[in-house]
Amino acid sequence: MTLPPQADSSTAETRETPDTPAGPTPGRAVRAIPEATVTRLAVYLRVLGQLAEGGAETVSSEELAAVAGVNSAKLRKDLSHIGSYGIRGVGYDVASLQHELERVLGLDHPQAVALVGVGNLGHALAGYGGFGGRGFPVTALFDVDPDLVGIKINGIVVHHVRDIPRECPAAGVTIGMIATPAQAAQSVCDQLVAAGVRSILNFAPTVLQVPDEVEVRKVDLAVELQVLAFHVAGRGNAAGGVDPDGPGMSRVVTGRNGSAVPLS
Amino acid sequence: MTLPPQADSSTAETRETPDTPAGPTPGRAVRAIPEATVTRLAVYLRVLGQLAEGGAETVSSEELAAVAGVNSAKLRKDLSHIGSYGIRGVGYDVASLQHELERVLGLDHPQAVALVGVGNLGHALAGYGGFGGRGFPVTALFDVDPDLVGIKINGIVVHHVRDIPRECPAAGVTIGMIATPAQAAQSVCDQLVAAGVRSILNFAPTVLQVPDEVEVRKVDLAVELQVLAFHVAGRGNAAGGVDPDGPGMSRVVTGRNGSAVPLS
DNA sequence: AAGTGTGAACAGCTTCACAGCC
DNA sequence: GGCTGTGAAGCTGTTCACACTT
Repeated sequence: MTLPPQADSSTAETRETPDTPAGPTPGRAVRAIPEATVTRLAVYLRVLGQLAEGGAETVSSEELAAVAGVNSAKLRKDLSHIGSYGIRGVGYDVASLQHELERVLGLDHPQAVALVGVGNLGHALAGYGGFGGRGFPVTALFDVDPDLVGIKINGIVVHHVRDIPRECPAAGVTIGMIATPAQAAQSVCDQLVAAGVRSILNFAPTVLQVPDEVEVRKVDLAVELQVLAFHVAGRGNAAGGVDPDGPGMSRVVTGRNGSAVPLS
Repeated sequence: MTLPPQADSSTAETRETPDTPAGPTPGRAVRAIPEATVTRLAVYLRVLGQLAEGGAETVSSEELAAVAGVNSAKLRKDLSHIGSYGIRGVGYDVASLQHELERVLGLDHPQAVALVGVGNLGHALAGYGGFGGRGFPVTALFDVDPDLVGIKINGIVVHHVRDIPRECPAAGVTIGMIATPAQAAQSVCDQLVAAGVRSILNFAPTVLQVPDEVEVRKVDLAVELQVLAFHVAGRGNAAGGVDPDGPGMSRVVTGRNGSAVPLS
């Protein structure tokens, strides 16, 4: 019964422009891109990068979809949300689609990222230079541990958490990552928000309370494993029936998030 | 154009018992729990643990939902999928609901987890003892780097990847985590599957091809950040309208996965 | 002939609102 | 009175299939 009530987040999970309670979209351009689509756009972008390296100039929705692990109808619908950049009878121009996706995702002017919590996982995240390839320089590190404050990781000094209000605005931080223990997460979150951070990636096993205009995404490894355990236990779909469409390979259940961190 | 085609995973994302193409569920008991619900059950379980520590004996759906960051109707429907364990007029018994969730998630007989790729992030994952609290002992570690093979992390020896066929069955591994560079991931995945692993948590930025009976969940940090960048860029919902339901706090967009890793 | 873009059907998940039980 | 469990309504996201373009 103790425990802080975590906000009645009725409005969660899936949502786009709530805009005015009534009104089918006042007067915008593209009409808002579905959340699920945005996540996949990031995947397509990664795949396009690989294709470009391989020297491809154009791709069909069929090919791109196959490599991205979705079906082609979904891919086409996803891309249709950002406009018509394909050529009928031909496919998509790899380079221009890449640019278009980068633009839509807001990667043209890159974001500065702050990471709070530099022990174990946090340290690994900080050490991984150039997230997923590029675009997200971790520019500020914070912790409370006196043994960690002051050291450099990947050339970046670890500041004390109390300096968030000074350092974050100075570095132009717009995205925060929280990799602290659960107890500290809410307090850290509040400080990031006060410092102007609009988006947070939360690795701590707690539900964060934030003002409406702040977006939180969470990565909870224990939950991931438990969901997998559920399927191992034979609940889920115990290997049961045949897949109506594909013959052999390819059942991927996957959350709804994106990618991964290469390292080693 | 090069690039291995990644399987036409038409059947992806959200899916339960496909069973026979026709037939509204042959003759099973609970009727299959929705994927989205399973993910949240894991969250409820975590929250119940906190409540139990705080000495609570019963919780109402309202309270539990508040702490878990969902609305109470959703929580009740979620719990209804696993049976009727609440008491009308009172709420849920914390301890018995905990046990029930553990049973449904298959945590009563715990799963052995293998981790492949022990550099940077992998090292952090291995070092984090007792995932999210409990239930998932990492019992086998693998890498190809001669400098890493043979060392111990948290008391566990790192084996060479080529020993997967021997070590995994020996340790009874049912869940694999892949934290290798992207190029190595598919090959590692194949070896895990050959060694009998049924569920995989993939941190490498690649879409994995697996047989139908194997489940893959992925965690892609670059994609998470890009989705956040999208919202920072003002696409998404720029802070626009008022939330029809809640007054102040609480817009959490969150992917659809679960928890986090405490550390530091 | 090949392949995109999209309306329309469909499926799954969420929210509502209330009947039923304590 | 309080609170659970659930049919029914509503919404979001997926899949189909085809008109349209090159």
